[in-house]
Amino acid sequence: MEFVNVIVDISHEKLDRVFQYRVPPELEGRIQVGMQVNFPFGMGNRPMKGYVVGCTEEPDYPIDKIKTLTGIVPGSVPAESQLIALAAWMKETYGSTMNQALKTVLPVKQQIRQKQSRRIVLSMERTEAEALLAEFQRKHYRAKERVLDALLKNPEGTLDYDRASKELKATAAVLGGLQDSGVLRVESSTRYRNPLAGRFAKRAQGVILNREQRLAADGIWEGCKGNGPRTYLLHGVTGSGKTEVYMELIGRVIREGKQAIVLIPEIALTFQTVGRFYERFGDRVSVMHSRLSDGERYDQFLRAKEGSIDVMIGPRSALFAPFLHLGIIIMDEEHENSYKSENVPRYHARETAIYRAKMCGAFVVLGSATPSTDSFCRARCGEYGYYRLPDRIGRAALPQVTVVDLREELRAGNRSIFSRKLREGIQERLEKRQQTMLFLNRRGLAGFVSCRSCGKAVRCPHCDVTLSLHGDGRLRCHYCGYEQEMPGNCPSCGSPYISGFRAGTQQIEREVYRVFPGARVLRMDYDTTRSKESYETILSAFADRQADILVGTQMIVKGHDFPGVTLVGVLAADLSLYASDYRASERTFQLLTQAVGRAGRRDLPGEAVIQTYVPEHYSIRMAAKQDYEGFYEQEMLYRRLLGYPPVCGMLGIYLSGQDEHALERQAEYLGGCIRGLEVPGLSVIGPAKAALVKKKDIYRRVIYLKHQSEGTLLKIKGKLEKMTEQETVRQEIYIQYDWNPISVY
DNA sequence: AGCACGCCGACT
DNA sequence: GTCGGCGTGCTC
Repeated sequence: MEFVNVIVDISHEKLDRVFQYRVPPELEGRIQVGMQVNFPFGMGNRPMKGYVVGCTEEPDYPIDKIKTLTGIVPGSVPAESQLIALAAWMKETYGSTMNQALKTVLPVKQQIRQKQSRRIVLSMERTEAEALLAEFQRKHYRAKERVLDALLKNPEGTLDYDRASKELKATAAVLGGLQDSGVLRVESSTRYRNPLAGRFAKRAQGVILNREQRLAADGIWEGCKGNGPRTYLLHGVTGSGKTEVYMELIGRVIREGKQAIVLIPEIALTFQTVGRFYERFGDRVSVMHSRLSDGERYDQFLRAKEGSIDVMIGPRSALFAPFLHLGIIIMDEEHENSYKSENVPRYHARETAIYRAKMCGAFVVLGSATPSTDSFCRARCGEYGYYRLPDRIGRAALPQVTVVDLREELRAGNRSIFSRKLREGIQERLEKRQQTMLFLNRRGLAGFVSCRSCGKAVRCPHCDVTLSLHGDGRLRCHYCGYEQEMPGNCPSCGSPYISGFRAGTQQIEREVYRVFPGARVLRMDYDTTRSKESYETILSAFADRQADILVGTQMIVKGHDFPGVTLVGVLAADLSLYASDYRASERTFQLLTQAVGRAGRRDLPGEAVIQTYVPEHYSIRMAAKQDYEGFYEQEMLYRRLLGYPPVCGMLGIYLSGQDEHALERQAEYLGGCIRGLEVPGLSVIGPAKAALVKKKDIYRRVIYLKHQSEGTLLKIKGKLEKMTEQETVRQEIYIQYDWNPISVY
């Protein structure tokens, strides 16, 4: 470790890259990634601070030009250094450049924006300033003249700092000079706002835990204080009171002077959820979510760094709250796919949370009613601690579930989207003035449009996915937005027998109105919740009983409680089974279990009807029984047989490029190289065309690797990264890595 | 961001 | 000629 890669502690695009320094002998062995160090920088060798992001033996910069570190910044371990070390780990594990990793971990852009919000204020009498302006004109101080002129033209005597430096080309030297001579002063606004302030009131604390909750909270706490595991799985059905356990643990962590991060899937992040934490912990709770403005988000980052926040709640990005003494990370609904990032680095918030906790001696609690197979497997083998909350608090049995075989319905001559059982159920609820939820695991209107003569579906010319028929009669691509009129004849064979195929939420809504005239229906899907607060609006309207039936996709089954709902109908349970990836069964089981769990709360008994073409499938059978362990055993048989995670580690290698032939060649070459490594126990799948062969006119290929040992796969990834560095740049081919992929590429 | 170097107008 | 502001480019 003779040289280190360092990023300079200045936020400016030109400096947003690594610089290499020599490690002096006296610091040999003491340097670690994430540390803050001193070094001479620039022509004047002015002393500068920065962070170590990596080490090398061979620098890629002329050795004679490399300078030497002057020292380690003593004592101070700023919160950023922890995050930078985390970024370095993410880069290694998930595959990305250091810059990409740093950008996901630190709010770089917001930092610049913050500085841009500075104002220049005239700090002398106008008459005096006018005299000075004349003097500048006479002396041909053109930059100073421009600034002062602009200041005087504004009746307030102020200027935006950013505009001054860009439009008026006023350099920092000019503005600094003017400030020193007392002409103006630079003011930066640093008023932080808490986005929650004023919305909730802090209430007296002290929730009394029931026996199971106390057992879990005490068990986790003692395990962490002793030699127990650092990660816990809290397995409890919806409504079993996991949140109270979280809050108890957070309370204890805060009493120790440490901080807490609470991760929640974006879709479940409602004001009710946050409100419960705010009522318990008061003003020292903050929230991060996508609706916050950049400024507000950066404010939260600074407040956390200053130590004026104890609890940060938010989706996966809240994981990077810059707490100095992080004590606990809670991850609610840990099985949710949204915890995996879709952008490079494709990190999983669960693994990243566990690593961050390990770095700073914190512990992790994962909560779910339907744990991911990954977490449950680790809990089984003792890597994670495990606690179960078995009962729904203060209420009765699980809903009564009926599985309806749609093939039978068809044989009986019922071609409607509602089975006889479901139709009767809805009718009964309408008469009793109770509510129904209809769940369709799909978005958009009618799915694909296909030809009954040749069987071909209408596809997007850019992305190679089927186009969706929307309410306005147009076909749209959900990836690139391409659209076209619904054709009268099949584009492949010219046959006129072409039509929409499967039902979407809009069609179901229409069908409900037709079959149940007078019923009040609300629809909730991707399209109706695009505008800002509409998600909340629809949910609260339904909660207020302003509608009898709620039709929707995934989002209606997550999180929310509707006391009036006594019937849940799953219209086509197998839709999610058709997804072409190894997690399809798991996802189906989770969705169905959640959907069924929505029925019958409080004193009213619930009922669920699951419609399917494959009633014998174990995901559907086990979900109907609400039997998690039964599902897990079945699923693990399949995973073991085929060597999928969590039994094996899996690495997706995604190649993309404009030139399909060059891409094909490169993919074959890379596949050959990997096979050539002859790693024992490694299975190489592909190269193959991606599920999405073409996206926005860029072609895509995939290779998948599976191996028992995750470490081996990481090593192979490292080798490939080095190997492909120059070659792919020349060929204009891009390679991404995906560790334990969740979605199909 | 901040520093140095080189350019060019202004003043002795 | 020289003084000093101003713009440009580079920083391991």
